[in-house]
Amino acid sequence: MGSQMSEQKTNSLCCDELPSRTWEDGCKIEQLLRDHGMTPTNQRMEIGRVIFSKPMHFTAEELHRITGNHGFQVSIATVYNTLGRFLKHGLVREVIVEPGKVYYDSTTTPHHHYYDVETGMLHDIDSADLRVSGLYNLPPGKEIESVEVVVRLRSKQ
Amino acid sequence: MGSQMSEQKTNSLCCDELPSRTWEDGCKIEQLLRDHGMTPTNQRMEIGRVIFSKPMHFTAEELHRITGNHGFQVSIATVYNTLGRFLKHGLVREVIVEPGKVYYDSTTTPHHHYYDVETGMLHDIDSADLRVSGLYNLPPGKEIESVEVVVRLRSKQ
DNA sequence: TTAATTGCAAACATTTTGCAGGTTC
DNA sequence: GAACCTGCAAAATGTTTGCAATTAA
Repeated sequence: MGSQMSEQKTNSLCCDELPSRTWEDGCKIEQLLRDHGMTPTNQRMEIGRVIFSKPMHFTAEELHRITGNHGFQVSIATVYNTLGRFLKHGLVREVIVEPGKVYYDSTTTPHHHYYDVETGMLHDIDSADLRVSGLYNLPPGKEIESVEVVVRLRSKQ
Repeated sequence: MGSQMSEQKTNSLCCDELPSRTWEDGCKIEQLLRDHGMTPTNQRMEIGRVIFSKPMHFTAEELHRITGNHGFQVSIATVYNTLGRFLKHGLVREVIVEPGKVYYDSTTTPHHHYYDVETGMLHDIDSADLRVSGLYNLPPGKEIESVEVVVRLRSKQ
């Protein structure tokens, strides 16, 4: 399969056909991008190396602040642009817990979140540790895209 | 107890001391506001009559659009201002499901939500119909403020 | 060489704020 | 009359977009 395919062309691999993403060392980011039909530019590789090195939660602004330390500047526009593409390809997840800002999560397997309302910190809750059960009395013709649980935490007293 | 107390003074009733809010007819909105230490102005009464007449989900912009039909104009600044106060007093809930906009919910008892990602519509899920269970391995010193489940829906196929 | 990408700056959408004038008690 | 509230307009915040210059293949 060609490596020059654009994202518009339908011969780029669909997410479902790809092996699920693992925590990559730097060298594999390039292949990860190519597998998803994205040109592996310096900026995308820089972002990928930062966010795919370990599970993390971050805003676009925070990511912008922590990238650029390995020789490649990344503008805030490119951070947004790249996160948008990564999101579309299932490489990151959005977590929406606070008005007016979007958190991203580099773990994409199903899980839930603790949100500390005082510090703004997010922590993962494994799906195995938190069960959601109930009668999903869905409107006709609809199906579930995702079930997201946010447990808001505050300090005792 | 005086009726002129300001919101800052501590002799206004705390939420916990108040009977839980019921679906009010117009006449009771004034008392509801007074009970929470808020001056019952025309604008607040107009907003209260609209959102406490039945359970509803709305954005500030939508609320601004549907108020003002009973003789009292409400500016968008006052809508935001009033929703902020109502939120602080537990008269409405925030529902955060979409980047860049806040939904408000005039039902404040614990419940969860279906969110139709295509139409942007929210629907309540009764707490009795959806059980969340698991080991809450909370960080020390923290307690749960709320558990919020959002079930995202899309059209089949 | 051609198509894709970057990054600046401007545009945008939503929400917050300062303050002069108006309302409530 | 004093305290509080409204609403305009401006500011703040977070995100998106248009486009010229740059980079990848």
